[in-house]
Amino acid sequence: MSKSETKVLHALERVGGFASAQELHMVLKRNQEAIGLTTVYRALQSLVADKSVDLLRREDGEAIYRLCGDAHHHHLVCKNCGKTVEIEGGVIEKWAQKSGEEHGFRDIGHTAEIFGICSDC
Amino acid sequence: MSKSETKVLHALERVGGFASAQELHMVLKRNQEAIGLTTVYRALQSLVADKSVDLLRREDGEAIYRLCGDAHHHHLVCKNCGKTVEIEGGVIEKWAQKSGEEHGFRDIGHTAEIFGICSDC
DNA sequence: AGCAGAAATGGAAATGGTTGTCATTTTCAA
DNA sequence: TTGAAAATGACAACCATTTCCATTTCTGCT
Ligand SMILES: [Zn+2]
Ligand SMILES: [Zn+2]
Ligand SMILES: [Zn+2]
Ligand SMILES: [Zn+2]
Repeated sequence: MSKSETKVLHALERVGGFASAQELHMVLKRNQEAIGLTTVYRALQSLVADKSVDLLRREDGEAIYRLCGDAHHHHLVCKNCGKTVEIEGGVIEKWAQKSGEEHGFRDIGHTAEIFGICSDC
Repeated sequence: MSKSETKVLHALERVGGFASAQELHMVLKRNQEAIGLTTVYRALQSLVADKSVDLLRREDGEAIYRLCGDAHHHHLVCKNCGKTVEIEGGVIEKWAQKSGEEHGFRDIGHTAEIFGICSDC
């Protein structure tokens, strides 16, 4: 784990939910542990590759990142405040695999996210 | 329906699956009905607003579009050629609703797509 | 048909997130 | 210590998408 990856992990912890690379860069700046924006992107890349961080996309396509457990899971996200709950997706895994196989696809993957308004909002 | 929207719809019909704005622009060029790239983007915007066209994102965040029915459905998409099958998601609807309710969320929506390589690729 | 205003069009320039380049700095084992 | 390898970061390059704006096309009216 490089020094910059550690810093980015701290920023992700402080943020809690999903945040973009540039937002994380600003968080780090405010916290006297600034690192280069390029380095933030590089750190996020390897954290995602290590499956320490989840990557998904905002509606405009911008990448957002979140600190997550290693096990495969999905998210329930509040559209208002960003509060996020990790969700088990056993049903989804089967549905995706079965649907793909039925149509002769291979190397099957999937995405599935739930969004709504949480009880605090 | 403007002239350019009609042309883009034709291109989407010919393509069948998901394609990016730039790919559709090239398709139109090859077919002697070229229009400006800017106009392709504009046409796609209003077609998506009208819900005549579905929009999703490739892994790198690039937007891809497809002519779709109005009924709610999900997709099985070939990452290589864009070939697409519409998939019933009854299981998913229940999973999303139930998971959201269990955590006290309301106004619950979801996304779910399957990706893979089709038998022709 | 003739005309004015509105809408559509498209090329060029701007935008903005992300990645590539490369010189410099840091790390670390021998 | 010392030299190779990895990490870092400023800057430039990239590329999908949007904005700008001048020109063209459409539409309703006389
Ligand atoms: Zn909330
Ligand atoms: Zn899953
Ligand atoms: Zn295919
Ligand atoms: Zn559904």
